[in-house]
Amino acid sequence: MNENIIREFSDIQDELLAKVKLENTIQKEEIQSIAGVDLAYWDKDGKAYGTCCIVVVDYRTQEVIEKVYSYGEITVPYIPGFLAFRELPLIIEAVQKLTKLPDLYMFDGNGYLHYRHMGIATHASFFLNKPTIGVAKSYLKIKDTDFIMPENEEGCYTDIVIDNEVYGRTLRTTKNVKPIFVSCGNWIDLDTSTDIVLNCINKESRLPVPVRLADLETHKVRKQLSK
DNA sequence: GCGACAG
DNA sequence: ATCTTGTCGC
Repeated sequence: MNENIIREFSDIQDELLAKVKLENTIQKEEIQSIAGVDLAYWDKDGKAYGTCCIVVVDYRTQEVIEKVYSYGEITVPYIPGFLAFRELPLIIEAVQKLTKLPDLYMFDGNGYLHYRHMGIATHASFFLNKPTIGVAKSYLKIKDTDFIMPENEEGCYTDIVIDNEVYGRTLRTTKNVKPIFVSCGNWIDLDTSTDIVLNCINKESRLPVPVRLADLETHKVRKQLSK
């Protein structure tokens, strides 16, 4: 049943993978703004709806520059490994509403840390044409490889190595709080990604500010739209 | 049948 | 992701 869709999606991912470049196309000193992207869902009349919120913040001051959102019916089901196919339509719609495009996008989900290195952060980069970083709150286990818990100190991390290849990084952004999982999206390396994520951490959350704010925003928007 | 499983 | 209150702790 889903076999055909999964085969089709996998082919698309494999095709895009050939164009991934885990090298910086922008130096972090040049970054002015960063966008956080997230979605929230709800049901109505038996149909599934979603809203995508993008919050752009000033990389230095962490102050909000712009907020936009899109919403609509969600037709693609959630299948582990194929999150991008479900969320990309609303993401692209929201991006088109931005007055000024950000220098980089941070996603709520993985990038290179994925079965075929094509998590949503990596996949989406080809439609946004900007560097991207994946930030996941829970671990996606690949090839039965567990992550190594980093030391309980802010900034500590352990690399996630599978078959001798670094897929991503388990990062402790806040002491006494469980770590997050950072991975390259595209056009950026893992050290720079880690650096940027840590620079977006404040006492409010273990998540980087752009992603955290986008998450809060989706809840507000859903509250309005779902009634 | 049972467990896994980003969001 | 979503359904959900209070509660323990810095």
